[in-house]
Amino acid sequence: MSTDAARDKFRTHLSAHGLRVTNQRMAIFDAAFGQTEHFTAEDLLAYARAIDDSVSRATVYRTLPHLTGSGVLREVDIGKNLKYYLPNRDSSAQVAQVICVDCDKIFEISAPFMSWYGNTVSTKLGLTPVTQRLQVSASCDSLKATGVCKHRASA
Amino acid sequence: MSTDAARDKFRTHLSAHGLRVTNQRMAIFDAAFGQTEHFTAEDLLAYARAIDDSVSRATVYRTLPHLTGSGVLREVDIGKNLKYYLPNRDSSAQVAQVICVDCDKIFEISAPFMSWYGNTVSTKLGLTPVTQRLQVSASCDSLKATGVCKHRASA
DNA sequence: CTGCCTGCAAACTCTTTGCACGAAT
DNA sequence: ATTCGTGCAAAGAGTTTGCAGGCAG
Repeated sequence: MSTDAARDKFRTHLSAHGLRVTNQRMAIFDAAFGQTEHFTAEDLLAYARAIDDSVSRATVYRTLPHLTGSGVLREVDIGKNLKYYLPNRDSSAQVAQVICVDCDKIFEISAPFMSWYGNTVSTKLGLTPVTQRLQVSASCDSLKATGVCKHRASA
Repeated sequence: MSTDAARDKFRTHLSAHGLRVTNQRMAIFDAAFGQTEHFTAEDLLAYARAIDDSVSRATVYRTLPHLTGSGVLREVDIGKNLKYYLPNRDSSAQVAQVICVDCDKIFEISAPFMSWYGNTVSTKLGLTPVTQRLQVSASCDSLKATGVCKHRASA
C-alpha cells in the first residue's frame, strides 16, 4: 500500500466515523507511516512533533486507536508492558515476530499457515477468530560467539 | 506434575539460588499452584493472604519471577498490560492461548508443531529460540446468537 | 456557530524499589 | 549473629482522562 493510498484510507476512516481531519492527526499519520521499523507511542510523539510541534502526547495516544482501527498501522505487543507499532503496508500477510532477547530488535517473518489455528479454534470452542499472534523470543548466536550482536541496528 | 513434586521443585530452586524458604514464599506457591484458571498478581495476593495474611503485594511481585524461573508457573501475556499466570502442570507441552474477546476467558489449546518456527528462526536469522507464543483472539458465537457467552465461567 | 479536538497536567493501573524491622540459617 | 527477606509506602513507567480554550465543518 502506497503512502498516498494509506493517507486516503485514514482520512476516509475518520470521516466515516464522524471524526475530523485535523492537522495533528495527519501529522501523526505521516510520522507513523514514514517509519520502516517498529516504534513506540513515545517514539511516535517525537516523530510527529518533528512535523508539527503542536502535537501532544495525549493526541498521539488518542489517535493510535484510529490508526490501527483503519488498518493503516499494526499493533505489535511483545509482552513488555509497552506496545509497538508498524505501518501495515501489506495487510493481507500473516506474520509472526521474532524478538532478539539480546538487542530487543523485532523481526517480522511470514507465517503462512497460522490461520490453521483459527479454524481449529472455531470448530472446537465455538469461537470466531479475530486476531492471531505468533512470537518467538530468541537469543543471538553471534553475540555469544563474538560478543557482538550483528542484528543490532535500529533498536 | 503433582503439587508435592512442584513444591519440592520450587524449594530446590530457592536453595540452589541461595534463597531462603520462607513462610510467605511457600504460601504464595501454595496459593498459585492451587489455581486451575489463569490469575493475575493481584489475584494471587488475595489467594496467598487467605493462607498467610502477612503476605504483602511486594513479596508477591518479588516471588513471581522465582515461581516462573523454577518452571512451577507459566507467565501468559495476552497483550493487556497485565500479566496472567498459570500452574505449569505439564511443562513439556507446547500450548497456545485462545482469548475470548467478549468475556476475556483464556483457553489453552495444544500447539504441537509450534517448534517448527523455532527451527526456521535459528537457520534463517542466526538466532536460538528461547520461548514461543501463539495466541488467538476470538469472539463468542453463542454471545452473538443468544446474547449469552456460555464460556463465561471464572473470568 | 457549534461541537468535536486539543494541550496540559493530574489521575490511573500495574509494577518496582528504598528503608528499617524481622526472621531463616 | 549475620544476612537475607519482608511490609510499607513512595516512586516509576506507560497510558488515560477532565477541563478550558481552539479549530474543523
